[in-house]
Amino acid sequence: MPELPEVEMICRMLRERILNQKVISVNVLLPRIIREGDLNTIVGSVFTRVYRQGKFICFDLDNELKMYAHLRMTGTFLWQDDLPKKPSHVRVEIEFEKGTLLYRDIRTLGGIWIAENGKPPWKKMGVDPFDDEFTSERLSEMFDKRKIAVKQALLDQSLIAGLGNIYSSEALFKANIHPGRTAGSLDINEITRLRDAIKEILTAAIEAKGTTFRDFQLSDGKEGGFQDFLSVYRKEGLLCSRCGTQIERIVQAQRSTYFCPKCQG
DNA sequence: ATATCTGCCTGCTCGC
DNA sequence: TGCGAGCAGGCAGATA
Repeated sequence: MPELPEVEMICRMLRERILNQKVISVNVLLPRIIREGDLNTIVGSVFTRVYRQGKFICFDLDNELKMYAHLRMTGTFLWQDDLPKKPSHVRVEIEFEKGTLLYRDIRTLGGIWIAENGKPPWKKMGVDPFDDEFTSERLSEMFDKRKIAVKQALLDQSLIAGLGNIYSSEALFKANIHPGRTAGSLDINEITRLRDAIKEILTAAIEAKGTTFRDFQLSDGKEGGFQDFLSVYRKEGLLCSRCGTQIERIVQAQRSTYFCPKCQG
């Protein structure tokens, strides 16, 4: 499940592969992946910039068009020439002058938007954890009086952009905060710990080229390495690396949360 | 305004 | 061996 580090890795690959190249042709194998606009309209355009907004990938073209992509659970971009053979579940192909970009998505929850007016597909984008604005003061304002669990607050993309289920659990463990605490109940010391933990976890995950759990793979088909450094995610019943207590799993908002009941008590 | 619930999707794992 | 149930979960949209 691509979260900020995985999306960041894909952005870096895309910059290496498709910048300043003209689109020769497109092939939409599954039409509903194109959520808005017509992919054919990008033929002949040159991609001039690729960047990330939360978990969205944003593409600037050399005209009025903008393209956006969200990978959701199982989406990814692959550079065909880097692969030994063509993968399954390819939903969209974009042929460039120097090769072909594949959009692969097993569960087809992801999507691509072509915006003629440049308008992004998201409603409200929260602060990016690597932005200077991501301070403990800002986090404190976001959480103030909020009654939702802090784990759920971390997943709210209109507050903080880029965290998903894996890194939310990991950050709370690193900050020694119980995931069930209400967001509004955290004091400034806890908020500062959490803010620092989020940045540290995401930085380490990017260094390890992301977490591969089931589906995620890098542009060349290789796997990320951060799954080897996870402390709690998917480790129910295993012993906490810090204190030896069994890791527990709870369900919050229909999603699994993993934590150490002693360290995060 | 905030909080909660549902539907979207496919592949894998588990129990019978 | 086959098969259905349960699960993985990000997000939009609906509802409370």
